[in-house]
Amino acid sequence: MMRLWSNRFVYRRMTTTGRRAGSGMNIGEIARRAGVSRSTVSYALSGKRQVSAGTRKRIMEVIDELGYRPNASARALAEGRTRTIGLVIPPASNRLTHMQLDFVASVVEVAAQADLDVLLSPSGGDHDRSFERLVSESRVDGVILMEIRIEDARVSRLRKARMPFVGIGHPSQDEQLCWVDVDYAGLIDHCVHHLADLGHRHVALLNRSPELVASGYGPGHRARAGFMQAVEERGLTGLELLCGDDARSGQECIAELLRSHPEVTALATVNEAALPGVQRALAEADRHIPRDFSISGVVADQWAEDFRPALTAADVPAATMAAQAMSLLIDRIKDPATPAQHLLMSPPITLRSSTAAAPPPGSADATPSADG
Amino acid sequence: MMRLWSNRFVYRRMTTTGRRAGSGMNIGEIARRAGVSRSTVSYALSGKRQVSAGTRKRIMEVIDELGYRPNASARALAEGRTRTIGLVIPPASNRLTHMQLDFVASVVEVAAQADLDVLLSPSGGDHDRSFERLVSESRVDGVILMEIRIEDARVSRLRKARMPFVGIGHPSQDEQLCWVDVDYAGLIDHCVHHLADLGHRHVALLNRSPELVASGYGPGHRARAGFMQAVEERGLTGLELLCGDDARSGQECIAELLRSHPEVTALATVNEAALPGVQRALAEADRHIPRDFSISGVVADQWAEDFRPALTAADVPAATMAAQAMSLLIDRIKDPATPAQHLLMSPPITLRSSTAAAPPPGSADATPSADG
DNA sequence: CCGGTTCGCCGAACCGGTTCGACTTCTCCG
DNA sequence: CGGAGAAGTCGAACCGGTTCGGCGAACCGG
Repeated sequence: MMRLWSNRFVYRRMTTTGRRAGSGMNIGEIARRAGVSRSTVSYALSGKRQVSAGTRKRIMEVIDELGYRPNASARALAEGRTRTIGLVIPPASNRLTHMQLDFVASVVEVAAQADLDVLLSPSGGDHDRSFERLVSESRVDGVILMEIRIEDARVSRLRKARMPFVGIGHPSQDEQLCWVDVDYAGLIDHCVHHLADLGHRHVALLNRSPELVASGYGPGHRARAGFMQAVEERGLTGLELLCGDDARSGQECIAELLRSHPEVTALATVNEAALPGVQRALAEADRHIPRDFSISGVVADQWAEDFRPALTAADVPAATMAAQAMSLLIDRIKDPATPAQHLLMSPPITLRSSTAAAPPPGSADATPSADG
Repeated sequence: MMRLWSNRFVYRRMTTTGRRAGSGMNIGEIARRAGVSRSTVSYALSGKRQVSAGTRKRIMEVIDELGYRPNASARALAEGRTRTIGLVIPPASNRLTHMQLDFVASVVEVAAQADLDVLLSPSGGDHDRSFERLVSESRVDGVILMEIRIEDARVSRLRKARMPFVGIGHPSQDEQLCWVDVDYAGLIDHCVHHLADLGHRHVALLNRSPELVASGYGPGHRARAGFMQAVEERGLTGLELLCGDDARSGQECIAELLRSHPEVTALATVNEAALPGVQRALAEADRHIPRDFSISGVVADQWAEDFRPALTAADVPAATMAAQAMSLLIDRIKDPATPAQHLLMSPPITLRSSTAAAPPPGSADATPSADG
């Protein structure tokens, strides 16, 4: 069991001939060239202790000359934080909606302003390894979790790992969860009231796909709830359409609606991707917007403006939501004990040109009769 | 100058009561509980040296029990690589096209399969700090650079930092650069030949926005080149339209085209985002697709299928491109001396329903006369 | 029974930063 | 002139991994 230690220095590696040759550009090299110690360079850069003006100037000159930037991994290891946040997005297979894309872009933008990097992780589907790496290998300081389901395994996983996070969307009832969401229920309710005010008595809700809603997708459920509430309050006849997230499904869905329920004169939608199809179906049935048929809903502003005629709709404020979520997250990273906050955003409905007074009773029935 | 060393052990920090309490979950803790040294745990995990079956089993049991995962920053520091790649995207202000989005999603997907993480960095615009962090702080092992311009400062920056990277798109002539691109010139040439074969004599190219093309945007320039070549080869009359990347611009652009050049009966497009507008403008002018007007071009397959009628077009194979780019990048990370490769992808043109034989001469002129 | 190999494990150096205690020097004040 | 206090710097420990040289024991053939 005895070991011979007399030769220990013989085997000591020389500092100057490390394992990797590397670029030799590290804080030690800067220190050497500036004739100070490594800690002094660190303090000159961070300002956490005073460094004399002369010394600082010398150090900065060396740094500028060599274009030195501290190594992110080493810094993360020492500081215990990565200056990176994780953005968990729905898997690419389920095509992202424009609203979601706006949101991703905004998060990256806002993060860049706060000098944070963003690590992207698709989750759901089969590749949860990426998500697992994020939470358990300390790759990020916090996480923004998109598209939270009513029951969501990832939420409990993040909690177990004590990883600060903010959700986009919110599960059923969970006071401790910190989230930002769009008030789909309130907005759709508002839209339907607007349509009722214009005299529409038979309205439809264009919801997301059957699978999505069945899997507990919050916006789908809440849009439905808001719709039902408003329909009941105003004594309307309401009809819900579950429609795939693409133009073709939209076209089929609306064509079917016009055929089977010609009395419907107005639509509230939360399904942006279906809109081009909605337009085609109405055009083919010779229903003019907004003269014969009104459309309103919750839509990314770009789509609302691109539609012809421009949509009267609640524009989802993706950039604001991203900024809010990031701000909440940064708070929770600083102090994990920060009480959970819930931000339910309720953007105003912008009046554009897709809604008008309901056509006089009977006229709607007459038009599509050519089709039947 | 003399220092008192007799007390050095008095001030030595105890290992068990470190600066941060932390979760105490590190390789040392695993080693302690399994009754082995840290290096043995490391080898048991990496398999880089043999570890006896019994020891390995004991270690793995402890690891599973505690749910241990090695710290990414520490590993990155020690290994000299981050297992992360950077994806440099155009700034969010310039809205991403569907093709680009498909590409981003595919990159994330492919990276996840290779157990790599993806760090997102918007560049261009004012926030180049993010890009700078990426290249100079060793945050990533390699970079995929989207939307390379004919002259691109980021390319030289990456080169100076000796950071392996692969471009999507390619600058004018640069043999050392490694890239993957779509053969816009060849594809548009092919499209125009197809239209010419159908008897069209007056064709237009729907290019991207004037600003984008002016700023040296490769696809714009190459689409133009391919268009001009084919027009010349077939003795056609060609017209180029520079059109903003949105439906409204598309509508205005095509409306103007139909008014001023009613003899044009076919369009080749590289501007997906304008397509809904193209459709509206043609419908308003009572030009039926494909009876009165043919459309072809380079379009993400989803858009091609969503269009009515479905577009005869070259579907950009975003997923394949992403996989190729990633594979190239991984090669260059492994061995930076790998010779640069250039992959010019030329997907087949899928025949759908938006192209047909040119209308007989004269009929095209007659239709829009009602408008004038 | 002995020298050489192989196997399995350990201790220490190292990656490149940050942070803390302590030392030297300089200044100010009684 | 001496002691207190502040300013500026340094050395070393530390973050949590990986990797390398080396050692003891078991195993081998002659």
